[in-house]
Amino acid sequence: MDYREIEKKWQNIWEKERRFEVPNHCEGKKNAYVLIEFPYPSGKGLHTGHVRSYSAMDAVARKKRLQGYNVLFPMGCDAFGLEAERTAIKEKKLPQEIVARNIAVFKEQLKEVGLSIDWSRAISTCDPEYYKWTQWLFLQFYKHGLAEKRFANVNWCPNCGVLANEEVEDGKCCQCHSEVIQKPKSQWILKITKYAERLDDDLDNTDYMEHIKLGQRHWIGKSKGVQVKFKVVQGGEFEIFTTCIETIYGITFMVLAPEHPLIKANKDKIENWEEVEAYIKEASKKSEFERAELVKTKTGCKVKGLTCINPVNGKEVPIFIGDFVLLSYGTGAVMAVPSHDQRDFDYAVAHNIPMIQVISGRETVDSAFEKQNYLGKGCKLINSEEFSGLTVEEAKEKITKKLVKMGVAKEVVNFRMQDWVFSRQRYWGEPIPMINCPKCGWVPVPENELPVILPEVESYEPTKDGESPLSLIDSWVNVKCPNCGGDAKRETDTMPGWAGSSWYFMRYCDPHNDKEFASFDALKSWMPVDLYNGGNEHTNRHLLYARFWNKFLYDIGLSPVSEPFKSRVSQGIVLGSNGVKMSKSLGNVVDPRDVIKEYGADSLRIWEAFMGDYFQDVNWSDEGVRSANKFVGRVVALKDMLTNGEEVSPELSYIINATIKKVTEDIDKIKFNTAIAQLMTCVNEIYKVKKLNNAEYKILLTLLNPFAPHITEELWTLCGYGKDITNATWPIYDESKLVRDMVEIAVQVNSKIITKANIDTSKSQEEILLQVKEDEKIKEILKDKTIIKEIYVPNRIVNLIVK
RNA sequence: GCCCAAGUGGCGGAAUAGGUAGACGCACAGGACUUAAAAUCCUGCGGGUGUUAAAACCCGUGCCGGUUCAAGUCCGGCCUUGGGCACCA
Repeated sequence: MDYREIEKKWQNIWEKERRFEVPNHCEGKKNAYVLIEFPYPSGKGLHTGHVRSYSAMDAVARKKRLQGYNVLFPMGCDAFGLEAERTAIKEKKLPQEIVARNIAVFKEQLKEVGLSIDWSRAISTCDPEYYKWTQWLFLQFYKHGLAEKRFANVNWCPNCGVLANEEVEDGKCCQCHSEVIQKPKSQWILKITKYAERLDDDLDNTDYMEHIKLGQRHWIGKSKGVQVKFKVVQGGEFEIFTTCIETIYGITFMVLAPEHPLIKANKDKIENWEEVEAYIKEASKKSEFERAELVKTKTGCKVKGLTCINPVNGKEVPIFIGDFVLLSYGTGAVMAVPSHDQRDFDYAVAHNIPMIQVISGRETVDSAFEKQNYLGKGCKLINSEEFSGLTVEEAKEKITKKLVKMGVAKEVVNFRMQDWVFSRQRYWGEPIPMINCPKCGWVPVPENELPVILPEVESYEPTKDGESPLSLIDSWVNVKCPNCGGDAKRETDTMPGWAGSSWYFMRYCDPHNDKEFASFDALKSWMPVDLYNGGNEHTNRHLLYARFWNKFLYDIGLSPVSEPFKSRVSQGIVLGSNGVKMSKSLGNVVDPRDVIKEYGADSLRIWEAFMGDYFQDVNWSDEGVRSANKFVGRVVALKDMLTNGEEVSPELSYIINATIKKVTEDIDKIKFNTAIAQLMTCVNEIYKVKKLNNAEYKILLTLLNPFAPHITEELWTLCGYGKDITNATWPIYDESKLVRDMVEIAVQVNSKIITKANIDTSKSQEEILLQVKEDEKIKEILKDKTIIKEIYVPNRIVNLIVK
């Protein structure tokens, strides 16, 4: 049999028949939506990792279809973004050309794998038909006050302009190696923080894998605390946020972010302004990540001449600035309690600042006594006036009450998550559909003028002045104000790569709609996505952004669901055979096309399902594909063992029913490796009796179809079971056939296995215990011993505890 | 530095809810078929001691402790690897 010919034949038939195209409603069928993240169509083409996750979700989709569902399994391309632009620059071509070429290649390759995709719904984020609606959605955010222009820091290279994080290496520009600084720039932002609370709370209504939920929660970073006002002795005030208000009597200094407005405002009162200014300049060179996460020694500088008052006891406290405090998090200022925060402790030691211990439990001479060690342990306050003697938990409440009553504090919930900077000074993205009019300010492009087409240009490389390349195209930039008709200019920033992917799963529901981004009715029939699968690298941000966009649309009545994804799983990476990531330079890249050429797509798919746990990384193995190919051959060879019979025969009934159960459950649990193992066991069992009938073969082919769709379909028609395998129905197992009369159990004495016993499963515990005690070996041991305990775990083990 | 995940034979990996560790596959060895090879089929296969062969015994799920009649699985403390990251005040 030439597998490759058979596979091509069926792929052509599926395409011609439009076999996997689905209507939004199908009489008498329930809908199911299986979604895999759409690929960025890189020039490298499809890799083994794509094949693994796509064929895995294809298996889920195909099984659901055989179970009678109307299944949506769509695919598209995430085509905008930095990577495509960079490839285009390198190849000296237009991104449009590169992307069109890559998409064509991708589609061809995906077809070779034999995926049951509804190609009539294919989309691409860089298609004007698509990004028209991405722009339209942005305008909805704007119209509802969730998009605004605001200053945010960018990585700034004096030669190359604005850089992406990945273009900065060790604080230097990756191209010209100049020092990169953080520079504020006016940017469009989406106010995702308005949704922080709900994005956190509603995770409870999903069944994402636990670590994915945790990732979301950590990113959102909800924390409850108290915001307290501090008066500056020399004039003015500032606020701090703390989750440890119980330590307020332990304050010995305050630290402000170097960019804190209070510093500049009090320039003339600061005695060491030169030193302070130099420190601020130094801090601007570091990214937030460096400032916050990597730098182990906390730097800082005393602000001489400025002090503030601790409201709880009226004590005067010195003020410092330190770059580990970020203006963008909390209030940009912290209270420092060296006795109970290790960072503050280190800082105090370095700057020779005194400490006051306020929570008892252990000495704070060598290190701080931190909250994770004192919370919930009944520790009591000391050195805290009327609160001394209270437990930490009581003090938290009472101190907060006092400060609130004094009018200097409020209880707040703080989020780590920041608003989403949505502007890019890059060419290859959706133009932000806004117009700046000198009279009217920012005016949205009228919705009926969408899309704002990304103009084709010769030069689209990032500019040195940090503005978008689009700003150089006068004919495009200059427009009339839609409001007053006067001269105005287009926004020249584009959207980030995340934009198009934040809503593509909704477009699949209604991909050709030219009136709406997707009709409510179409969304209602498919959303929420039943199973969403994607890479681990997207489980934080993409997932959060997509949930945010959907929630917003839900709020304005355009999405029928408050959470877009019922469940979310993420697969492991396919590593090279040497256990490290596949890469050209290491020479360990496996091209799925080569594998398909040699062994066929079915073998590749089976092997990728079988190679290991879907959620874990696995190493590629050439021998492995061969084993899958061998298995396919064994299944094909079964057709020569066929005998007549339309019912499952007694000799195979156990293994057949056990296989139906295991494969059905394992596909639901996404445990493909054990599903394949069970199918192999089943085939091995059939080889032992060397015959099977049509009923048994039909079941086997149906169970294997999700993994090996081509060969099973070929055998199905070859054996005359029907025109195609789509008319098969997913088998249901007979529980009664799984009950075994006899079973082998282990017999232990004092937890050590002595022997095994075949027991009749219908016998009672007493009978079984009697039986094992009759065993010669057991008898020998029990001869001069007393049984003090007898344990029987049904069908598994007997354990006799003796003395 | 922080967060997440993972460590089981020569190898990839199984093991419901604590109950016979190593399913299934690879590699390897032996046999059948073949003039021969490949392919295919069948058998064996964690390590050690032991035996003509068996039996039997001991060790064994990264390391050290603990809970339990019983631990790959639960608890405490470490070590190593992979992935992510935006000091969280």
